[in-house]
Amino acid sequence: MTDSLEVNSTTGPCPISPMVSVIFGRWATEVLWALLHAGAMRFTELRRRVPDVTPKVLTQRLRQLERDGLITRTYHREVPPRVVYEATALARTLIPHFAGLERWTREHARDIDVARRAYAGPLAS
Amino acid sequence: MTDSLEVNSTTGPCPISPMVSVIFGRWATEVLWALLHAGAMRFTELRRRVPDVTPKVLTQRLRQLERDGLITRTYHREVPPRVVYEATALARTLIPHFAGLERWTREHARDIDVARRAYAGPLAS
DNA sequence: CGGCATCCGGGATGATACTG
DNA sequence: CAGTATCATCCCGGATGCCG
Repeated sequence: MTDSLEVNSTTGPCPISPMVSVIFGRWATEVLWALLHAGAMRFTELRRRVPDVTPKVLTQRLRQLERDGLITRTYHREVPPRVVYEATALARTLIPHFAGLERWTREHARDIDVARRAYAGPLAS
Repeated sequence: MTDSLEVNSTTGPCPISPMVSVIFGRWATEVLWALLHAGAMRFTELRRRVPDVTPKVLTQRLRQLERDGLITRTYHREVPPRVVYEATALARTLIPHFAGLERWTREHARDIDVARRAYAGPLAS
């Protein structure tokens, strides 16, 4: 058998790249992680749990995650107003994958760190 | 039991976010996917397999992946010159995780698409 | 007070053309 | 073949201000 058959089964562009921008876009993973592990919470608590994110960018990411069906936004018309964000069932299907990546990180983060220190090429930063 | 104990075990910032920028940064996933599934290849073939990436950005990403120990770069001093990129053993440990995300994408990509169409909020694009 | 919009600067990214 | 060089563009981040 030629290897072209093998190649044909993998020629398609990376099948997960469309989801990468949705799930692993900037701050998206941190927000999802917080909502999946600590449950529903308000905007301000989300800011506490996702340090260094500015309110503007956090709002942008929340809108995108809401649009993609990964979180819900519930507005409570009170004084003062209260907005609660919560992970959807769709987002919860990501939990085992996040857990797997957490394990990978624990096992290999050091390898990357070592490689980075040993690197002496043009990107040595 | 109070929920503060539960919270304590998850208060740390998202533990996978440092790796997300390395593995799921722009074009990184596509490049790793190509090298993991089709084996070592040259710069030009990588451009063919990762459509729409410009040579400048592809070079940047390859340098970063090399620095982080996920790929190797082998320069063959010939006429014409030949540079071969290959995934390392460290990168191969990602294969099951990529496979898991591929399955998740197959199972839930449609859900995201439906949510996106049904969304009528400020991000309706 | 909490959530969100606007203006601006900087770094990453993209398009196009050129070089060892 | 395997990248650079240059310029345009976009997204992120900081500061400020509005509005319920």
